Amino acid sequence: MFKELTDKIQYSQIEKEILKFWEEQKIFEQSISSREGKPKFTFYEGPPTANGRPGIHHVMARTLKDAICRYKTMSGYQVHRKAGWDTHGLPVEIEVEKQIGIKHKDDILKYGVEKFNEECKKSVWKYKVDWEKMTREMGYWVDLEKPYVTFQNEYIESIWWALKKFFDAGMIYRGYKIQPYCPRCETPLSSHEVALGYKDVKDPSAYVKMKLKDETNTYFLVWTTTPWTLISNVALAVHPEVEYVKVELLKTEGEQSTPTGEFLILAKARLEVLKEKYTIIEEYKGKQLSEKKYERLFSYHQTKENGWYVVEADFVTTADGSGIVHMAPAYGEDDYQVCRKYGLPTIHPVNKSGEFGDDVPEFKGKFVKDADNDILQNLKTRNLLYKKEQYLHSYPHCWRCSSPLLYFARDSWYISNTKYAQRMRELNKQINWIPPEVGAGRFGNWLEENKDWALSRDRYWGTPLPIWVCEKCGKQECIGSIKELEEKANSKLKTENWKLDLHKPFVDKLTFTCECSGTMKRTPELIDVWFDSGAMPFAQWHYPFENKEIFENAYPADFISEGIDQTRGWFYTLHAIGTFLFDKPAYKNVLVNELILDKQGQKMSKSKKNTVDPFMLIEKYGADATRWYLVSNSPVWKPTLFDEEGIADVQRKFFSTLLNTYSFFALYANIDNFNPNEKQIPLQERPEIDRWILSHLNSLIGDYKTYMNTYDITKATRIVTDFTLDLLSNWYVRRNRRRFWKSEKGNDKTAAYQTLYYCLETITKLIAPIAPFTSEKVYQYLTNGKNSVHLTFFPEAIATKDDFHLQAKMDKAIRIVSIVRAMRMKSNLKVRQPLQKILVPVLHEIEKKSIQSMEETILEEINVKKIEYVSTDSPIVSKKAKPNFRTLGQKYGKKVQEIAAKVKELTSQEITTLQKEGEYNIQVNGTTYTIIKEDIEILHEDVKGWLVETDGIITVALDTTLTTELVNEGLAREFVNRIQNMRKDAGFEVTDRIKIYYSTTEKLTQAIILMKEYIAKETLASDISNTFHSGEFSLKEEINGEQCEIGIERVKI
RNA sequence: GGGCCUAUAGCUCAGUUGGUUAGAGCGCACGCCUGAUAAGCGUGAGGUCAGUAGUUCAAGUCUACUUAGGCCCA
Repeated sequence: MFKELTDKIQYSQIEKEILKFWEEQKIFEQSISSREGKPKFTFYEGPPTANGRPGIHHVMARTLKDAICRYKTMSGYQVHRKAGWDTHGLPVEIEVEKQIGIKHKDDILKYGVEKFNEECKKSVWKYKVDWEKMTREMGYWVDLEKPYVTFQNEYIESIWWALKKFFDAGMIYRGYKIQPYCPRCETPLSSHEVALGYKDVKDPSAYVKMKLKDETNTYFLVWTTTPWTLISNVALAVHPEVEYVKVELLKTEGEQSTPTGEFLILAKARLEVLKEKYTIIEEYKGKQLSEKKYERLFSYHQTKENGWYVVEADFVTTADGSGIVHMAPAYGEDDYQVCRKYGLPTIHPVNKSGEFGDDVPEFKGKFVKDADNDILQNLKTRNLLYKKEQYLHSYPHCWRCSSPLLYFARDSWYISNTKYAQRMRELNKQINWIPPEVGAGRFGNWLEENKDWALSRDRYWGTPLPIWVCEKCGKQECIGSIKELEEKANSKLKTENWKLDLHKPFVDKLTFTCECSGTMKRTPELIDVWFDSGAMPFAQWHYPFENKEIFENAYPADFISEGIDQTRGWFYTLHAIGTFLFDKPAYKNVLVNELILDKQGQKMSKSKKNTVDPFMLIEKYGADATRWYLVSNSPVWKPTLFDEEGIADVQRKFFSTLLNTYSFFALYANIDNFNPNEKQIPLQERPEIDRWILSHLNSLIGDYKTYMNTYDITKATRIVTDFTLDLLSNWYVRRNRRRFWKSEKGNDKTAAYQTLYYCLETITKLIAPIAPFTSEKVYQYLTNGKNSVHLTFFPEAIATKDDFHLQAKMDKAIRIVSIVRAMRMKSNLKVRQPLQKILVPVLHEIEKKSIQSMEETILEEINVKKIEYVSTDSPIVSKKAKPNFRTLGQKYGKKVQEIAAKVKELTSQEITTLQKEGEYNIQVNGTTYTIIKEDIEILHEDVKGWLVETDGIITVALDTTLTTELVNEGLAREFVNRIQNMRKDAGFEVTDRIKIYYSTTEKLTQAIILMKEYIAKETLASDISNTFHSGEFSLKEEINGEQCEIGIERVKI
């Protein structure tokens, strides 16, 4: 028996049942174990942080991951899926700070790092329950039992192993990182915090003169909005390709301008900043200025390194300033990077409160911003200030105390990514990015501008940087495993009662003796959490300490998928670490999904209160509808405008149509005891319409796989939807209802069942990756059992020779039907009123045959008795030719318009000649052109004496004559229609036999008597009596204007 | 300031290598059908394909610029 769906479908209820089934039967586990020995498809799960509530965008990302993994499983791959959790980092610390009421970072020391980290460890799991609930309810299959967790000792140990590799290769060094810093709170701010506090402020904008060493009375004109950084100036930067000029300033008195003998150098495009007249003396490209020396403005500091010369930098622009940029590497990221490249010194005379220190006696104790004017005054007295203005710009302020932030150099550890950036770029070319522009554009660009990775963080909760530094001689040593650490720090371990925890503060207690007899202590920093997640390919397996083989067989990943925000995050760190350690990309295919915006296209945020709760959606519409909506609505790599209505639509249109189709099948399959396992009727013995739908189904399977193989899930869902709604439900099922409900059995009926069954079964499989629940349910209904669709394999697409012709034929039939419907509409002739015939002009015998083979379908659909054909050569058909620009344009180029105009004017007769002879000569402006068959398309416009309609390709003429017979038949149909409605209203079974009693006008009575046999057959009536009797159910009706009283009752057999 | 993406019906989206009537769904109006029925079908209204210039016999499609929006970076 097939389960009949009688009640309204409760999608979320079905999903709960399926979840139970999956868990009891361990279907997920089986979907992996049943593929043992099959080729592997490797997937990496990007670890989410479980200290935030999951949102709708997580459902999106996880749907994509799940869909691809399920698809590959059903395609015969073995797909392991290990869950992961990202557990370290600042967000966790901030959450805990809030929780225990800490305002300053230093308070953590007072609170106790051990206690604090203990809290962090707990806090990480704050929303774990929500995450697991979401993962489960949305049907995301991933192994939550054995996840990798970044705070585990084993995970950290693998990271240490990797860091040691970097360290031993000389890829880790100490440098400065320029960070936004609040001098009042005395703490650096994260970029997220900086974004909170931009304000428009006025700052001094000064043009300063810096004297060239080798040229007399010649100065570089330099612009700055932070005069206090001039004390730390070490170089000037120019753009190598920008035009610069040397000008002599002129003194103007009245009309007279005289040279002053003072020369300035600046960008040609910025000459407008000069306040007096000038003469251009010399022009050069920026690169010609390179390495020219100039005199220092301030000489408070002695340095080992050389400085104070011109360097080249691409970031210099001529949008404002003078085109010459002053470099203070301690106070600007760009400055720092460039200066590092040139080996320039770093001068940092400012203390942690933002005041100048002892080494700058003149401004000692002054807050740097307050010193701006003093410094400019100093320069002015030395005649080194060219001019001073006010400059309005947007500048970051502390979101807590609104002090202006300073950009400060802080000690930091770096990884020298730039040393192998070229290799990263090469390997990137091997990665298949979906969409490609993210890989070539956003990611490629990032790699082009690659900078060294600032690895360290001055925080508490994270993976400690495993570098120990000797207090005495400064020697650095990197520890690459727990064993190594324990051996080194052996004596200490025993006394400290060491419990294995690689976090602060425990690791910091472990010290050991240097070769020089000094004490080696760990450098206090942690590493960037992005290194944690980027290390997951090997760290999730505790490689190389364990699972060597597993890791080696699972690198690189075949597939990863995350949001676009991961481009410079996880996608980058995976690539950077993978390239260095294994000289391979970490992933072969990466599917990037864009943001989910609200209905208005606004970004979703908690503050705007426009977020959507995924749990509510799943409960209300079911996970499947939500998943299907998210991937089918718009390509996943474009921003999705989220509209809840859309989910309701998907459910109503797609899912209920599919279930409705199944439900139709089940109803009749049960009546007929259809057994799907009985012998299949050979394809060539099935009716044309069966072969037609199966041929479409085959195309669908092939296209679906093509799309899924190229990760275009959106297109895959769309073609499945189109097939299910338009072809299967609205045409195949509708057209074939009669075959299912007719009482006699036989090959035709069996073929119908087998065809529909196969369509349903196949669709069920195709939707399984995206709609795993509904798919599972329908599959179980169909197979009447406890098998899971997720353990099955996709069917092969087998194209047959006549596929194309079949599809084209049916397409033509559907066109004819729709033309006739339009004509009936216009002539006010109901479909229930039978008509005598239609006339179709055909080009040749082949076209005629092809329509003839569809005749039955067409006639039934439009309720017409027969189709007649007329040759287009017949004088009653008038023809028009439509020029084919594709062929004509190629042949005649510019002449095409004139020729086309002539072609449109061709008469029926001329076209007939062309058709017969294969070519026809036309004259245009005295030139003869030969038009061949391919150059035109023939349209039939009219058939003399008939009601005619055309859609441009097919023309149909309709005979609207109504004979008495036709009218009677029409009345009988109306009568049948009323009886059928009554049967249903009375609640009779589809198979019940009935008796009909009626009384009506003479006209209708005649019609009923004449059509008695037909009526009886249609309504399963054993008797039709023209004396009224109310029976079990009765009513009064008007049928085409005739009053009528009808009663029906069931007959007991 | 730089990079990438987007702009087609009231809304959400299709639109193949350029080819002459730019499509679908939803919504709206009207009608139809009905033993799949809390479905279904048809017809209609609704488009300067963001703008400008160019390439071409021919541009929604290719190029440049402009405008607006989005994301990322500075």
